Amino acid sequence: MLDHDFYNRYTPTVARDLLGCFWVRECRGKIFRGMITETEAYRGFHDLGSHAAKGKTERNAVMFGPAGRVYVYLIYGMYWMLNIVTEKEGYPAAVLIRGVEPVIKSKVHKVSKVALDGPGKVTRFLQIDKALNGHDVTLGEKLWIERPKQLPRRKIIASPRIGIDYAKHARHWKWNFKLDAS
DNA sequence: TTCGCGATGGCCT
DNA sequence: GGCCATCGCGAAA
Repeated sequence: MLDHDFYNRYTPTVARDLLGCFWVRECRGKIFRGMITETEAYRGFHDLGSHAAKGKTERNAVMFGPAGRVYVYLIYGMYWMLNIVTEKEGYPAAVLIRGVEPVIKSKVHKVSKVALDGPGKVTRFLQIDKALNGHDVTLGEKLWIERPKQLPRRKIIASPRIGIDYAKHARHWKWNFKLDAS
């Protein structure tokens, strides 16, 4: 299980290192697993694409807290966004989880590779909503992240982040990280 | 294949 | 009142 020290680092590095790791979600006696395939870094007071650029509010307060907590918020009235807080306490930063490949074993023991290629689809699969906002993923309860035995040998593509064209110069930062399709 | 748009509600000015 | 770190559908091409 990934610990506080893993998350308490430079956010784009954490975002990159999370690729290939596995979300584990324990909910109502069931376990859901999925490999992280796409992430995005949001960092500091001057990143105009980040909620924290407008200062601390009730909504984004978790971003200012200790690393390893989950920042969950609602967007477009219907989708929950899942982030994991990074860096030192007091410095607002987080990694948005944009893509996951669920590990699903069917009745014939085949492993399907259905890609969840969007942050709203990720939270639907992991059954995440506001109730988990602020949850500590270093506890190993309900929701946490595991390092894989072997990292996938897939190329990492760095691109500008999605949906933040309003963010002035920050829109060009290549803080979206994605495992190349294999 | 891409494009346009409606759903839907909390947040911020 | 406008905007938003989105998604899925249907039409156009």
